[in-house]
Amino acid sequence: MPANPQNMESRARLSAADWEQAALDVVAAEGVAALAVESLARVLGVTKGSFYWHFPTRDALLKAAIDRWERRDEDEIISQVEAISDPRLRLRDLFQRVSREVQSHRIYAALLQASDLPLVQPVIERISRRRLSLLTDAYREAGFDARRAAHRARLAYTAYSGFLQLNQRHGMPRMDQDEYQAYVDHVITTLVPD
Amino acid sequence: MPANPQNMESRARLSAADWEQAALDVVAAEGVAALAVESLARVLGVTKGSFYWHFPTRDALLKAAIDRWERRDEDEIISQVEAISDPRLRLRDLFQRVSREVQSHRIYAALLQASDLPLVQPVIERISRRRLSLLTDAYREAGFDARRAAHRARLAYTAYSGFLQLNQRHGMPRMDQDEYQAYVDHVITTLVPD
DNA sequence: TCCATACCATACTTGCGCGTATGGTCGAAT
DNA sequence: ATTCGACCATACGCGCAAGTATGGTATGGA
Repeated sequence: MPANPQNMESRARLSAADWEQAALDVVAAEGVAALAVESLARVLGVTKGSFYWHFPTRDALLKAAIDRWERRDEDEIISQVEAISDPRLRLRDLFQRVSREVQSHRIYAALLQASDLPLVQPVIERISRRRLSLLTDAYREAGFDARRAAHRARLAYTAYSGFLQLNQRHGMPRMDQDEYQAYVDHVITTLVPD
Repeated sequence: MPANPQNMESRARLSAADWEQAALDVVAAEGVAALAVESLARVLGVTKGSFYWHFPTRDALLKAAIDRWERRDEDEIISQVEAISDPRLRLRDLFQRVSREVQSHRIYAALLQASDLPLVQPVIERISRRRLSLLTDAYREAGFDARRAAHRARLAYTAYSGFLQLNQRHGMPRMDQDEYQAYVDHVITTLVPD
């Protein structure tokens, strides 16, 4: 038995998971439209012939990659949210945490941009519902009635995705680190009750 | 001299402006990616041969169409804003007005989705800066200091574009008319000082 | 009347990226 | 040692949309 072939660096043989991870990297860096099998094969040091052994089609890869990301993402979010019982503290922590992991939200931003593709549209819808109900629940626990909780959650979530979108490729004036943190604080004091 | 050939309905000969307007319709309805010269020619009842007389390339059409929209849009915004002197009333009116003209923001939403194209990226940046400084000025006039005004403006603007994005193709649970108006009211009371 | 110009049709070429067909290689199990 | 199957290379076909080449038609002015 070979010594842990999964961790051999730059090994010749690839698995489907390798392709999915590489696909996610491309999506995060250049968007969904930039995901092409030949260029991806070049990145991995192989050719198309390899790809079409692992996946029947390009869309199959994209779907598998997104599913992988969605599972990972959901697990992280859930575990983070379970931690804090006080809803107001939970909301503040959520905002702060999200604000620091901009890197990890690049894929979601890319998917948002490609939400007209029939493959990603249901994904966006699922994620939006989940995150929205997450926020809505927190606001309800914080004392908002159902209506206002839903509205405030929607406002917070649209501000989040709008921020992602406009910061994608310098769509907005850039902020330095201090300015950014000050902005996050402003958002929290504006959208989270004391 | 012919009797006003500009207004002859379904006249055979087209002008560049006709192509630009038709292009804007397509972009508003199906997005930037759906803008193709052959399909557009079919819509106008002609063929490619006509198109390449008016424009050297597809991107040239897209750019001309966007420029046309940008000029029109800017004029409307400016004239609307000049009207109301009280900054708080102006902000409320702005939010209400924008909320009612979702139709007219379809093109901006489409451009946001295509903001990775080098042709539209500078447009998004220009528009963002203009609208952001518009909001920032209003908040400053309303008594915010420079820092908080910039932050609140950014929050409002990202909420706006995030809303556009997530409502594009049912990325979010739909609202009926009353619910929508209630949401707008909530946004106003949350983001505009009394 | 006749021509020049503006506008349009038809028939190509071209490039790109997906997918297919087919054969090759390397490791592991018999 | 042979064989089998997982993995990969090479070469090709194909569809789509952009762009080109070239010729045709209509209209206003000389």
